[in-house]
Amino acid sequence: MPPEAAPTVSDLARPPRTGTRSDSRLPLVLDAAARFFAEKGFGYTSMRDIAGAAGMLPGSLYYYFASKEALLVAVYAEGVRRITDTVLPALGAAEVDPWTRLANVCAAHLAGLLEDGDYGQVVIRVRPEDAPAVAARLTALRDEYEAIFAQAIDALPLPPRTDRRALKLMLLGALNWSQTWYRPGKDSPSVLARRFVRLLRDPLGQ
Amino acid sequence: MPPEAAPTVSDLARPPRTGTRSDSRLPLVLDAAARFFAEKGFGYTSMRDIAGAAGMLPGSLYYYFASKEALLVAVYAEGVRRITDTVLPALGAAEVDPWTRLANVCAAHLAGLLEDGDYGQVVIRVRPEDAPAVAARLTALRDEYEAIFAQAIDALPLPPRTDRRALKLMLLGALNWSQTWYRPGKDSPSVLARRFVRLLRDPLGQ
DNA sequence: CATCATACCAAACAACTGTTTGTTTTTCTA
DNA sequence: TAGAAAAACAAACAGTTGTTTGGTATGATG
Repeated sequence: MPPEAAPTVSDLARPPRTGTRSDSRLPLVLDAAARFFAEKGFGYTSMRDIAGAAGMLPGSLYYYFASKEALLVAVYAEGVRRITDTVLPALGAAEVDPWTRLANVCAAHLAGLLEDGDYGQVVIRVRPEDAPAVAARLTALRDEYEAIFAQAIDALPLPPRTDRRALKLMLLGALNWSQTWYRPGKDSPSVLARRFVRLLRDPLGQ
Repeated sequence: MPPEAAPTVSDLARPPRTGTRSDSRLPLVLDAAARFFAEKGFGYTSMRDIAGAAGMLPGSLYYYFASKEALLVAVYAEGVRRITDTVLPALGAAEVDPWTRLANVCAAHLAGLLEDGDYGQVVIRVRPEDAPAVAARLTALRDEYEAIFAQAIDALPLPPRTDRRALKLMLLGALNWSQTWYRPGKDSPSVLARRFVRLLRDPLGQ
């Protein structure tokens, strides 16, 4: 067996990469799927919903994706990619101090999760177990991102014996759960992020 | 119209309270529903799943509940009741200092959410929007509990200008999200709770 | 013992689900 | 401009969904 490259989104599309036509409605399909998955969840979205929003028939989706779950992987992967692309610049800014950099990373995370469109929301909204056949791939994609996020925490100058893993779980949980209570128009993602980080940094005990 | 009492769980059951027989399988139904809702989610659970686990036929469930969503409300309300019952004692312990009391409340919250059975998990797992017809009631139930939780935070001696609402959202989010990564057998709920509260109380910045 | 609400069964309903199969139209390329 | 590949249609499949309807044992009650 020849060594294979890391699997990408297009591995799940059925026809090989060669020769794509310009009028393909694949982007429409992905956008529609992302919208429905983000708003209604994976299980509550039907292939007919997606096909209808993309202006085609349900069966036609199977030209691009072997199954509904394969379509989810594609959307999910794109979501991770977008959040990563939003967060990486904030993480790379080496000149700012670690705490404000963490705040910026959190702000970017929140933005990609709450405002930057549907793809990012899917990553938080959809539970891997909801698509058993591809659950492992989804989890791997999520872990891949969380490792990036963890870098912002590892860079913090913390007192010795601080549980950095717990700190990551706590912060990431607080951020992700915001999808439950966040309402657009109120506090912006960056405001929320700064507020959360400040609660961690400043001493609340006497 | 005569003034009505606040709606309770049994309002959703079809027959009036008068004359209940002792061999009713209603508890079995609720337990089975809670188990499936907690493990697979609301939308991924069928009435046949629940009926089968309770040893009856799907149609028979409609003797107790007018719809699948009404059944969810019953389970959800019971879940809120159980978590509340677990948390209230920890909240009422007036002798211990506010910070350890908060830790105890969080530990109770986590226990009711991760270990104390399925009812509690349903409250966190199921999103109100998944059952549109009863979404408002579910949200109201959840808010009712969160108000209790908030008392533990209001009692904290915090520096002036501390955003207590943000603190509540952050802590509750971190706790609730633990359903995603928690694995039984590792750190216990009370250990996790103490760890999270300590991260908030102790100064992490220099 | 007669009665009656309780608690369920049995069977079906229409609507919807993901998916397949064969065919047709459209676009790019040689 | 002929041919091939790409992109989609059209129609159906088998299974599952929540729910309804009419009937029937069963236990409590007078």
